[in-house]
Amino acid sequence: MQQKTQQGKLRQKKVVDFHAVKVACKECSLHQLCLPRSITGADLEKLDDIIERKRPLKRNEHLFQVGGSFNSIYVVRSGSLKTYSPTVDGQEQVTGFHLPGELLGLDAIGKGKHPCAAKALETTSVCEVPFENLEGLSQELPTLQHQLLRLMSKEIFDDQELMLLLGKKTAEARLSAFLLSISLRFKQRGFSSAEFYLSMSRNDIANYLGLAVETVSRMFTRFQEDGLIEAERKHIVIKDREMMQKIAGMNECCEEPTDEQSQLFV
Amino acid sequence: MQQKTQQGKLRQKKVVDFHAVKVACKECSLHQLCLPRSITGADLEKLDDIIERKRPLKRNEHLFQVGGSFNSIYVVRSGSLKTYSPTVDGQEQVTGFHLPGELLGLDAIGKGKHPCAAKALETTSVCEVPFENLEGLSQELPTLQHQLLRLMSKEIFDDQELMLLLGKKTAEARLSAFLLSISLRFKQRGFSSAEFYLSMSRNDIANYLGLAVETVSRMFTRFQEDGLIEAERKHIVIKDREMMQKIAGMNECCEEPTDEQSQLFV
DNA sequence: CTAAATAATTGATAAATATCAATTCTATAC
DNA sequence: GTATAGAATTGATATTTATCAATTATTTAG
Repeated sequence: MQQKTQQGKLRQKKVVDFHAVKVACKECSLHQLCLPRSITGADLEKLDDIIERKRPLKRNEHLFQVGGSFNSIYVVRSGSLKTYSPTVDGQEQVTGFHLPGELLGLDAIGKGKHPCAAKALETTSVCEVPFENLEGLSQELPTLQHQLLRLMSKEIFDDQELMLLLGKKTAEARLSAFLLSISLRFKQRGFSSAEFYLSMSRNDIANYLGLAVETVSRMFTRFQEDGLIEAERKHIVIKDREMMQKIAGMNECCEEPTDEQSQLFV
Repeated sequence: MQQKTQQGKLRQKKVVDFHAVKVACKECSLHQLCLPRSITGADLEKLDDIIERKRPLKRNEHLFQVGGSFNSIYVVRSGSLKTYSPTVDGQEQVTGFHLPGELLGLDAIGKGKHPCAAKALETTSVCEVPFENLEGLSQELPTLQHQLLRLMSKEIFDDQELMLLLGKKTAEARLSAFLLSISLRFKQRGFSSAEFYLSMSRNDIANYLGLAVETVSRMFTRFQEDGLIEAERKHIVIKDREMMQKIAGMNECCEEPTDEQSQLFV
């Protein structure tokens, strides 16, 4: 028990790679998931020039607040964040979790204001990409424009996947699909897809999935009893992925892309 | 009763404006909602040149199918469509409704394939915008690139609004928010926001909102009993918008934009 | 215009999830 | 290290919504 907690702490430390903060796009391990994809040489340096690397955020620090004016989009380098919106009844509604390589702020371009707030779930570093500069550079570099449009399209696609989830399913389907989604995203970033640490609380998960915390907790318990997962607090091991996919009621869209698919059509 | 049905039919006819089908972007009433926004003169003609106006779709005809290869994005000129995805259990899950001025296909850019199908809910005409040409032209015209990014951002924003809805609320909150959303979208297109016809079935609404048809039907009945709406089949009159907003648990993001806001930052 | 098919409504019951309450576990501050 | 606050779990109950079944209304096809 004590040991597992130790593991958790060790891993949290490993995630924060302060050396990486100053690394150029060229060297960045997220290169393939990020805007620089398919840009090279002098063009890559132009992009590199407009990107600002901010000091890491501590846990619970905000990257931006609701209603804050939109100037930049952000890419997570390490750590993770949640985005959330206030609701009338003074509650907050979690709208997303953001892992390394994922973008934040794309929903703010239209109105010029952030419709949601972003808060770090752990020590987290991000790259800031001033949007005006990015637009300007995209004007010069067709492949950058294309990649930007692709990433925005992916965001739309991912949101619709989630809508499928929230719209229809039972509590167990929602949680199962959530865990598989996190697993897949870790895998795409070069981490294990079978074993990982959740940086968000059960409360955040419940809120995100539109369930009560108690229900989420009970589902974790049930999944363990049924041998689908091992869960020790935030440490999760996927034991029976196939069954979880069945429970999640997944269609082929949600499954892991083959190498072919993941290359897309750059 | 007979009369109301008549009204319904008349309105359906009015929506289909065959003359409009050949009209250039310059003349199109959706100009301000669409890609041509903030483009004029020779540039507008360039855009106009790449846009194809397709023959109107009949009710239940498909604009594109799931898995179909992505070549173009589409703008609804008149009529309406639903998009939907197949689920494992052979059902379909409705992912969106698309009214005049709204775009379809943005979720397909990333993978190059349509993750959902689009089917006309009534006689419907669309503009087809070949995506390669649009990308090329956006490369030339900064304001077009900007508008394209804005529209994609709006799509992301709208999807997240819906997620807020599906994630948390009760059946009555969902239906109320749905009706208010449709109302607002009609208003933005110059139609009445207090009285309109729903082109989709109760089944589609229920599916979209993640509820059983029976539940939706009961909610319509309850809303009428409580004097919130008048509903005669597909004909809806909003009687107490304020109360509906309360029930929907809306935050300021969902409300009608002021003139200021609706100008955005073009 | 009539018959058949489809869509919508209504009622009764079952199932799922939220809520309330209490307890245990974990992390944090001193 | 201990005390305290916060997070997670578990149980009992209430509420909501889905499901099943039947009826009515509307649209479509001939």
